[in-house]
Amino acid sequence: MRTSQFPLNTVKETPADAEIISHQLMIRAGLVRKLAAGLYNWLPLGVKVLQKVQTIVREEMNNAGALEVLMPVVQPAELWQESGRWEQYGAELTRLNDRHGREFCLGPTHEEIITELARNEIKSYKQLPLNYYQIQTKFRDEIRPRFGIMRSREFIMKDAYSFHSDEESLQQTYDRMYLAYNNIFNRLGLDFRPVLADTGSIGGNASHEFHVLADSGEDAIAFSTDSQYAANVEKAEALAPSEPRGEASETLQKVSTVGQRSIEEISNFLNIQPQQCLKTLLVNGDEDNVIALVLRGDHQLNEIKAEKLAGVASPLTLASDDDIKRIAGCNAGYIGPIGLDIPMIVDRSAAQAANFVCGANENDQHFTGVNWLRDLAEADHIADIRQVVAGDKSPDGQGTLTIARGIEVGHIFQLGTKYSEAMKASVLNEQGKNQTMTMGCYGIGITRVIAAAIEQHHDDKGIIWPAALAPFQVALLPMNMHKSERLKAASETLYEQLIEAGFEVIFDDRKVRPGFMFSDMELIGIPHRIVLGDRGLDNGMVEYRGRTDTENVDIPLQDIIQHLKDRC
RNA sequence: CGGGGUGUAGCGCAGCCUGGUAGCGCAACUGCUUUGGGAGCAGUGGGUCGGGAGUUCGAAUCUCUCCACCCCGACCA
Repeated sequence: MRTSQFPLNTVKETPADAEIISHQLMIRAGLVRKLAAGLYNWLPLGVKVLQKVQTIVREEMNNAGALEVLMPVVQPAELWQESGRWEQYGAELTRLNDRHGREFCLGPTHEEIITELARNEIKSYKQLPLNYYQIQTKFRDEIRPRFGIMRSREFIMKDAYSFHSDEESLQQTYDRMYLAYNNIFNRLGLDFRPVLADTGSIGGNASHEFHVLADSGEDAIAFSTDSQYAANVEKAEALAPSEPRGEASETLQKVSTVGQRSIEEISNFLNIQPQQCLKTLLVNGDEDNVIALVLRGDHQLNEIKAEKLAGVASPLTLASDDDIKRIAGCNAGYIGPIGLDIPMIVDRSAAQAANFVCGANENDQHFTGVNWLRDLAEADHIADIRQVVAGDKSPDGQGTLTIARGIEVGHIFQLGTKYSEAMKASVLNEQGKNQTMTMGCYGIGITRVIAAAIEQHHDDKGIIWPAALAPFQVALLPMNMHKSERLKAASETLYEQLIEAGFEVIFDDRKVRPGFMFSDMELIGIPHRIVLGDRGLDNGMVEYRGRTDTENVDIPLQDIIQHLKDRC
């Protein structure tokens, strides 16, 4: 492609409404343009990247035995009524009527449609298993679309649905999809983790989310240094400390801590580590009472874990200041477990603490050298209520946990019979009896993958495409070609040769200054750059520079194609 | 939906408080010069100041109202 025929539409200034780096770069590099909230036009350069992703996904899905289908975006209400989701789904499901007043919706997903298709097309167990997939536009009227392509209302998704006569077959396909997803994200050149996911209300046996690791990710993920264990931080279990509790060597003392309220202030004031403190949080119980939660000073409460415990109100809410004063006799900041006469849930780590510091239930007073059993009753309700932190033991007993942020780009799920039962999708089994099919579903956010890739691969100059995603592999930049016939001839020849050799080349034949070309090509993230200049041609040389290189390398003109082949 | 904020040229912004000729930078277009890291000079075009209503002799500016968009919370690929 020539830039004279393939406009790059780059912009120098960062758009004001783009918050995260991928959104800014996708607009600056001319991949997308916003049409309305959560709706984007894809420009030619963006479409090239989209197609790269789609091609890889298609190849791996086909390799895994899945069959491509294509289902409508507009879906009849009847099917959603059959599955019960017409009522369940809220405003996120966009509903509309046709000219006859019949009800339809814009598909946020396609379980209903595929189940309808399968129950008509699949009659016998002999046809199973079967795995259908499509690459199709979805529409979800998100409460708050944000982060550009990352969470838009309209987006492109690869969704697959498998049908089986038994659980074993489902597990086989699930495992195959798990592998295919690993292949896909590996080929895309992304640093990712398959993460154990909650099967939630839909049920089923297993579910994994695939997360691309990036600091801007919306989810925090804990994974083991030594094993395959990985889970959303919200779900990751914090094990009890393995080492025994320390000796009660210090004596109990009440100390004045005027004005020192937070754990940070207390530990600075007393010159101790935060983990030597215990903090006591008062939360509302589920029957108009108040419950104390005790955690180590360096740990954070995991609200999701806490609100699942019996007695704790869900959703979790903190006790009011009035209740705190009435029950503890002091302000928040000086609450402690000693002498508190309400139900108390103690975190596993806090229960192992010895010689700790805690509030004295008296303003401006703390206890030091506190020990369970000696100074207050041994905790009778110990539970896991904290957020895991980096360095914790992995719940599977192997290695320690590392915490990273992730962007969910894929999700595989054993659905079971939720839809097939509601919609009566059955086959005849070997006994000639009707049998409900078991289902799995497998999604990849195609458009989100692109944003995630940019979040993970960029620098201050722009995008750094992984090889598989780059819209062009090679940028061919002649310096002031319009002034030199010799340079023009050499550039045109090399351009032809590169195409002949199978490279996707962007040939910058614009009459612009060199710096302009460099900046554009770096912004749009082309992995390999060849610069041709009169100076180099005198010696039969061209310059090569990879996108992340800091130095140019002179390469003889006749060797450049081989040089590129070695690097691609 | 709750809370906060912004709408002025394609993009980024000033002007608004204190009403009186609509501005700056970038981009675009023309010409000349320049040409190895987003050039310089000169010139040109481009605006119902988000929409509507009101106050006023006069509204980008004050008032009311509607709309759009962005940010923080509950959802998800």
